[in-house]
Amino acid sequence: MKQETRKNEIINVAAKLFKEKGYSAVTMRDIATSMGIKAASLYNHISSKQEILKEIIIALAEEFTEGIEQIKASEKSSIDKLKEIVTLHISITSKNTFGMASLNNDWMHLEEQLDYYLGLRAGYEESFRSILVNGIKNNEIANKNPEIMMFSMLSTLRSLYIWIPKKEAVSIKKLSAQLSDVLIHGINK
Amino acid sequence: MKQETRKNEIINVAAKLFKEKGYSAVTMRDIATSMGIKAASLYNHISSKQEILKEIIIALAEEFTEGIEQIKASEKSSIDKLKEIVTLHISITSKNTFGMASLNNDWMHLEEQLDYYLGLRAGYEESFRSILVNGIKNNEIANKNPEIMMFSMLSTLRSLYIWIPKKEAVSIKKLSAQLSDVLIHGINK
DNA sequence: ATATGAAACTAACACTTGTTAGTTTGGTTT
DNA sequence: AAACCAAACTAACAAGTGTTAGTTTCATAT
Repeated sequence: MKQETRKNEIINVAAKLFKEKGYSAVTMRDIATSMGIKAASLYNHISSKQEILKEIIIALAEEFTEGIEQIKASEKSSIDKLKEIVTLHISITSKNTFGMASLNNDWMHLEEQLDYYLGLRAGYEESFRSILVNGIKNNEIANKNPEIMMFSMLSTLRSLYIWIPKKEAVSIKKLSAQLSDVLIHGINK
Repeated sequence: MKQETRKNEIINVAAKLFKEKGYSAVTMRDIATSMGIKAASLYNHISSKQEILKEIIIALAEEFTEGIEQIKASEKSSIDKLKEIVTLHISITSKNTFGMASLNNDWMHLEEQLDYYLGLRAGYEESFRSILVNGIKNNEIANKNPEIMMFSMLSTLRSLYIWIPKKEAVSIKKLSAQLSDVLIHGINK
């Protein structure tokens, strides 16, 4: 099922270009040229430029949603749940840094699926928030403004797509441990 | 000097639109319509679409560069310097959340000034890094990977433009203190 | 009254955009 | 050999793009 179809090739090439210039600045001719074919030929495999964006973003958004639902439902401590979230982001991002750029920067160009996407995102943030708030209640997490904690962690995790490709083959495990440490314990001595 | 010229109005309106859809997706006709005039009339005040982007981004980038140079040269502790950086970002961002979106997302569409911008950004990051590394040397800052610490802090600070407008008139002072606390001491109990 | 100048306008341009229609190619199956 | 099919092609379209040229408007200064 997870075979490399021609359609998937197009989506991957497009995602790479979208990361460099953004969805709007990439033309169908750009994508075609990158594949060594003509723009019209793309339409044998995909129905529109929109569809390419949708395929990139929705798949990733659903992956995040499933991931956090599972973490939320698990029997771990709040801190361990947050560590799992860090691992989730690092894992998904390192498998698809190009797509993550679109997820972060081009979601507003979704049309049909914009509301669906926004719903997934709101749900994700709600789960994240509930993990934090529970942790505060249990005295596992510092009693600081949860919005600020969430904003700080999520900003960092959402920027991983910029940062991961610059590092030479970081081990997911090691990066995850180091980043969790910084996010959880801060930077002070 | 800092008068509200027609040119500045255009730049501000454009920045707002750029934040919503990105530079490439905004047309000169969009900008004109938002001002209640025709696209051709814009050219009485600006020379090109490019120029609008340049004015938005370069002014902000230079503001950050000046800010961090001053912090770096000051006589404060490393931790206090980092707190000042947090305040710098919050201060600049809350004055111009629209422009900050372009700085973060549309810099790659600079043409003439792309190299200049990249130089400013590299210099900024170098200053940030040196403050961190110095702090580690002085035993003021934890001996963790400075790249990861910088990445985490900068990611959060660079995302402020998304977050600040959602909060109802936060005091810069208060937000700065809370965010510094989270970034420096983390979230654990 | 006349001239000035900022700031709007109309009309048009050359080019690029996403997309469609119909056709050709070349390997695989019948 | 004939039929099939995925995947490429050429040619064209209607709409939208940034931008230019030349003109009009109208308040202010002479």
